[in-house]
Amino acid sequence: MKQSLFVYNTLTRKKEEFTPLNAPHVGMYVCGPTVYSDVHLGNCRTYISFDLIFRYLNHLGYKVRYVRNITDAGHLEDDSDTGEDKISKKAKIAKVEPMEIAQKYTVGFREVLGIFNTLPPSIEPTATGHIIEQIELVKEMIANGYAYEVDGSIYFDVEKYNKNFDYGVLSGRNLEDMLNNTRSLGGQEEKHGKLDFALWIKAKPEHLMKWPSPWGVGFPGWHLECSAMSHKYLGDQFDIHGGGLDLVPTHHTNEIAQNEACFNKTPAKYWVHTNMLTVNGQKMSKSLGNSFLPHELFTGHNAILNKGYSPMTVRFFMLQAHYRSTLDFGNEAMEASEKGFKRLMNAFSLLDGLKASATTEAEITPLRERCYEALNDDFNSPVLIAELFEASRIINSVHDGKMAIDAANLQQLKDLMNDFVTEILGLKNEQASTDELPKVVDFIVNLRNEAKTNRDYATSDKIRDGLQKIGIQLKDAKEGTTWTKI
RNA sequence: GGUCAGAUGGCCGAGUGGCUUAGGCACAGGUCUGCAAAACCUGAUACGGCGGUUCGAAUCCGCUUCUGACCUCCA
Repeated sequence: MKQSLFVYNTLTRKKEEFTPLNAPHVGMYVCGPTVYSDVHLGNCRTYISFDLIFRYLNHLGYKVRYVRNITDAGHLEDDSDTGEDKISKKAKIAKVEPMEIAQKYTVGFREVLGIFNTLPPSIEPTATGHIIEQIELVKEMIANGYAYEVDGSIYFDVEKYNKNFDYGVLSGRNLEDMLNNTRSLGGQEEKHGKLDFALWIKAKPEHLMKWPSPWGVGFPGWHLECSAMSHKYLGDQFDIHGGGLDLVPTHHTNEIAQNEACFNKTPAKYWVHTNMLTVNGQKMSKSLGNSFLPHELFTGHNAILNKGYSPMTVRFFMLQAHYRSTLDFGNEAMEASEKGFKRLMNAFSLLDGLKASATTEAEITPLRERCYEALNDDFNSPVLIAELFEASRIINSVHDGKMAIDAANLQQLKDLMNDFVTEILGLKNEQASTDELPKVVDFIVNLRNEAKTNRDYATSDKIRDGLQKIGIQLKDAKEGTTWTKI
């Protein structure tokens, strides 16, 4: 019935058939945010993409354990031993407890993702909650000979690791190139090799976030928390490991090295990476200053924006591009998505009022097949959406009495829209109307119809134009007048 | 500089060795309508450049130009 799912694996640079290690269970780990500032729209794109993947795997009947971490410690400013914990740094500036910073941005992160209608992960573990597990991994790496101590800090020996493993498996680079092309950074005198990275960093006395360890008081390096938490909750090996494309060369490369060095096993079978959101062709990032926050997008309060766009419009906009392509943000594109999304939602809302006929001119089964085909081809949401516009066309035609559909196909059509629009794409109608509004509008529409019957078009047009200005659009049809919020 | 991606019609954005076209938005014509809107139907505009492979390439290969990402924190 359903064809098999193919997933693009960064490890092999090919689309591969998805076969879980322990079906029907699927383990998926996605690198979450470092909570030291607000999430911007580019971050959101990644989590919306994985939300689609999570939702589709669930739809297929898999029992998915979706782990997405919160990095609330250990994220270095740079990879030298003078590096400072990002959370800790921000806390000093703001004169608050580090955990206050982490809490603030964790709450903000969840709030924003909720607004985008993403499902919460199964487990959302924090780095600070897994210091012991991280220390255990460091011990293991030292015992296995892949890590060394220098004055209370522990580093990972990349060149030694590369003798037994392939450090560049994921990025496709070889060690020699990396060694030749890495820019030399300051403050690295403690490291044996220029690619070596910190696993545990000795804390200076004034450092705020620190924990005791066998090597003295310190804090964990970035990368380590993901190895510790993915291992704890998903085991030596799990199905999917995901994150933004920019994590491939450093974070995920080091994560794989840590896991291999500890357990002699590659952690994940499929590595899935989402592409960047760009603005005028450039990656949206905090350092470039071209990022903007979700609430700025909703309200339109940002110099790049002509106006605000609703959360579901933004979600729809993102799903209209494939997750592995860069997506360029622009006002024109957003306005196009806004209209397209309304078109889809309008069709969706007509669904319940459709009348079945004895015969049918619409066959829904092949349409459903094509929807599955789209998603099975590496979660191709843009193609799926194209099919859903075909479904919309059918709905509109049936509604206009231009096409007949029988009861069986009508039910299939309803199921199709529910499954793919609501459940899998996670889109919902935002035309939240209060209880009174429909009654009020209906009342006014009746008044207008009286005027129309009396051929008092001046009055009827005045009513229609007035409502239009308020944001309610009337549509006259043979069966009567309908209305939508614009 | 090194490594890796990508260049598709007015815009966004899929796809692909030939089959009938992605799709959305915008545009033009039509149906419907008191007029409009919506909806439906029809239409136009395309695959960066130069070579090569092939019966046939926008799709494969080579070169070239441009853009971006990573190599430093980044989803």
